Amino acid sequence: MNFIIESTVKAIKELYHADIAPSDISLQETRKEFEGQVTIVTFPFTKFSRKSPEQTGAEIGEYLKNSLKEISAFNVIKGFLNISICSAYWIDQLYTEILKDDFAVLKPNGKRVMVEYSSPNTNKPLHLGHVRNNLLGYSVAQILEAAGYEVIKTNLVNDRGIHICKSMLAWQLYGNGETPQSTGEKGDHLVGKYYVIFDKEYKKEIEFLKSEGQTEEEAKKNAPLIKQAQELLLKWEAGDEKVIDLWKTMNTWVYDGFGKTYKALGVEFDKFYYESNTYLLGKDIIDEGLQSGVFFKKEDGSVWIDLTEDGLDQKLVLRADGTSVYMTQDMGTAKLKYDDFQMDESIYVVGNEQDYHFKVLFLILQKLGKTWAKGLFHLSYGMVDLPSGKMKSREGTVVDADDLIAEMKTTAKAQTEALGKINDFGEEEKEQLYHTIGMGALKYFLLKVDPKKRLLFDPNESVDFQGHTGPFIQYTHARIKSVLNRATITGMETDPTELAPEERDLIVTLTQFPDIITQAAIAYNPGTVANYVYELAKTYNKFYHEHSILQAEDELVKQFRLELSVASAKVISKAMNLLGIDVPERM
RNA sequence: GGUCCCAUAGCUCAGCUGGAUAGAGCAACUGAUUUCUAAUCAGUAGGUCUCUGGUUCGAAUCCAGAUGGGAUCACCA
Repeated sequence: MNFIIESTVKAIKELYHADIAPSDISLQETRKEFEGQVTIVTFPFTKFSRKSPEQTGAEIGEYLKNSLKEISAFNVIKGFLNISICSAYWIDQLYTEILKDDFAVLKPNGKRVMVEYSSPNTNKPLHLGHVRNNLLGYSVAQILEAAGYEVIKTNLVNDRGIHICKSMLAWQLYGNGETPQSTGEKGDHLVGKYYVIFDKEYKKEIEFLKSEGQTEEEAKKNAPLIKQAQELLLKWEAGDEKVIDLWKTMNTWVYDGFGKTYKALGVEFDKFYYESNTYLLGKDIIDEGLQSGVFFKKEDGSVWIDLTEDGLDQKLVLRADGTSVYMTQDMGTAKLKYDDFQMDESIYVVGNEQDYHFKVLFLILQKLGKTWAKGLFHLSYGMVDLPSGKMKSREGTVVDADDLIAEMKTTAKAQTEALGKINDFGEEEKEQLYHTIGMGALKYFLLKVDPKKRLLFDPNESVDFQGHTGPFIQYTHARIKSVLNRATITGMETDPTELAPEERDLIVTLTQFPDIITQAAIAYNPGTVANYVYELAKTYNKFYHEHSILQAEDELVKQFRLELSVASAKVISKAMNLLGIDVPERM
């Protein structure tokens, strides 16, 4: 559409002798109720023309129509110049742009970006909150790649610390040597079970101590279980062989379980970092900051940074005993990641409860003069809440990821069977399809909303399969494929005839795809793609309903509609892939 | 208390750097299938865009304030 903007700049120069920048012209889609495809708002030009918005629009419209062969008509309503572009232009767009293999393949921008997501703790299975994180991270990575970045997907696994020791301790005390093999339980669930047991027993001890007259705080500190867990952590840090062995064994169980969940979610990673390797990092940065005066030492030996000038607080970066805190590690890990990959940008997909932490982290790194710090970005997303409130793994009030995935598949199965369209499928093929549809529904449900917004998930109200949903779009794809399977495409191009409105709208929508990718990449928002592909599917369905493809008026029209269908299926499939959603050939 | 995020139809959400009569889906009601997949399409109904001011030819959108909801301000991660 750039040619219209360029001509409008010229029009204003010739008609009103004024220079305006192309960026000052706002070109927008014409609203459905008016004639035309693009609209120019003429209010801003009246100060040059010194005429009414209507008259200005008419003059510019006349100029454009005379100078551009693509423009077939125009009309002016109030301050809006609506332009109709001729069918030949749109048909040309279909054959020379949309149908080409490199359509919506954006040029490499020479930039490398790291997307860190998932980042689970290894003491419990993944829940719905993690699912949102994983889908968001994976989709953003896909979108950035489509937008021309070189993308590195990383997962920083929190595999050490007191929470893991709690699971280990509870397993030692109450586990009777249970293993995933002996119980048939998925490894991460087995370990998570002992995490919950720990919490239950710990609470009992607290109650008991309170009944003996201790305060809540004292009881929490003095309970034997927490003391034992802390001892375990000290032994781990000292490298005690038996403790390390148990830790390794239980983590292996968990990774095995996570691997299955990741596979079911369809997410993957290029590089894993483990906190057991990185938790001691960052101390050299502390020294560096002390020397440069960015940090200061208090009397007790603890190290701090004063951010009050930036509207934040004083923040501890190293304990008095010289051990690191979360911030210390994160500084060190940020540096490690940069040393490994020298990326231009680094995106942390982490919940919004850590907004403050990342604000501080990035600010500290900037103050330390790290040139790469300006490329750091916290992709913050809202929590997933249940009607009953916040999910808490410790208390077992979570929507488990594996359960949810299984449920989605069951629902997909029931819906599909009720329609009875795939009775000729083999068992394996059926299972595959149920998974594709179930995950399509779940992924679309989670990705269509703005990441910033918190999400309320009611487990009793199942995720929809009709309307503005993943399966709706998947269905549109399958439907197109079904038509295409019944026809032969000869590859002959149509004559530039007059397009029906539904055909033209479909091409117009298709041409927007590259822009959508760019927009989604800039905003780190898969929702942009999700809403676009829904719009596209709706537009196709309308076209499909109004026009017969196989029984078209003549062979040329038929071939044209087939090509239009090919293009639509291609864009739908590609857009859905940016969301990490597969589209079936039949359903 | 300080800081950050959110507020649009009964419900779940779109609405790009300000533009026309604020759009979808779900739920409710009506209609379309001897015709390419009806998980579809067409229609009816549903709104003080939380409130108050400001900027502007023009504000759901930008600014200020208020109200409500959430998060955070740990020598936890």
